[in-house]
Amino acid sequence: MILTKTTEYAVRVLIFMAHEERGLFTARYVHERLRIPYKYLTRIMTDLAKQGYLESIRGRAGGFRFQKNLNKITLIKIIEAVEATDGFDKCILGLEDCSDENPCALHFVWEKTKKEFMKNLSNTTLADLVSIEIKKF
Amino acid sequence: MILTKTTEYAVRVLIFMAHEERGLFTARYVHERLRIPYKYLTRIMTDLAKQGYLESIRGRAGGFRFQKNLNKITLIKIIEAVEATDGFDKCILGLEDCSDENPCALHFVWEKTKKEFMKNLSNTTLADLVSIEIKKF
DNA sequence: CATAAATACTACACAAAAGTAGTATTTTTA
DNA sequence: TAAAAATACTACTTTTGTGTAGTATTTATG
Ligand code: SF4
Ligand code: SF4
Repeated sequence: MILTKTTEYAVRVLIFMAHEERGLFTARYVHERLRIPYKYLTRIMTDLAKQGYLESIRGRAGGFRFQKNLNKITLIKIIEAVEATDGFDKCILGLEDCSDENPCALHFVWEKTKKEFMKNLSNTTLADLVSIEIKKF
Repeated sequence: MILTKTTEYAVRVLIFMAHEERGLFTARYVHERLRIPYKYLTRIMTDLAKQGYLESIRGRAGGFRFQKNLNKITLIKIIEAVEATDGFDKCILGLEDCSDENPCALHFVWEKTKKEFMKNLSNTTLADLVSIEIKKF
């Protein structure tokens, strides 16, 4: 859980692209490096392009590249762009009328962690992640 | 996300049972109070019984009750008991050979939050949750 | 002993996510 | 201008989680 496979792929692709200096990334190249199912991958990348994160160039010398600055793309934005479910702010129990005054039994166990998690996702941009030395994607 | 529906139900049922003083809980009663699909619920409760969390009494005056002390049942145990996936310790990206020395790009974003979350789930028992005043389950 | 009311079991139906297949379209290049 | 190589689109298949249906088994009680 935590993330759907689709979201996981999207995040991995973008982080990979952010790390590697390269003008254009073809889906085939990303597929070969990340071993994400090719057709599935193209759908995700096309989707990211439609949502303004990537620019897609069609035709023989085509491919994908970033459309926005890396420091403008936060993790939470990526997640929300591809996650099918209605917003990632979903709770551990999906109950109604939630607040500190009307909590479910898990509210105080979960709320703090959730806030921290969401804060991390909101504050971390792809630019932040580039500085980390990574050997796997 | 976060938890599957099945796990959510299991957690809600046990928290509900922990809060209400009552010798025996029939599945029908829990169903009426928590509006969890009846047949689905019986499967989950039967499952929890097989795994040693609940005791099941069959026959006309039957039902379920706790088999262990409430302070012996942690949230993480409940989750692991019913979650289909192989262990809830799953990561945000499901990569191989993970460590601080061989991290993926999200490792340092996720690891801290995850540890905190897991610690909460591991340390919180149903007994801890009983003390909280709850109006919804 | 028969009925009622509970859990236990098995098989199927439905829905959403994940993955696959085939084709259309665009653009470079020989 | 035709072939090659890329993205775009549409539809289908598979898998998994969720939910439903029907029946068997157990046990209290009239
Ligand atoms: S943890 Fe808080 S926000 Fe989530 S369902 Fe419970 S009360 Fe609502
Ligand atoms: S966050 Fe850490 S544990 Fe998770 S996949 Fe990345 S390296 Fe592995």
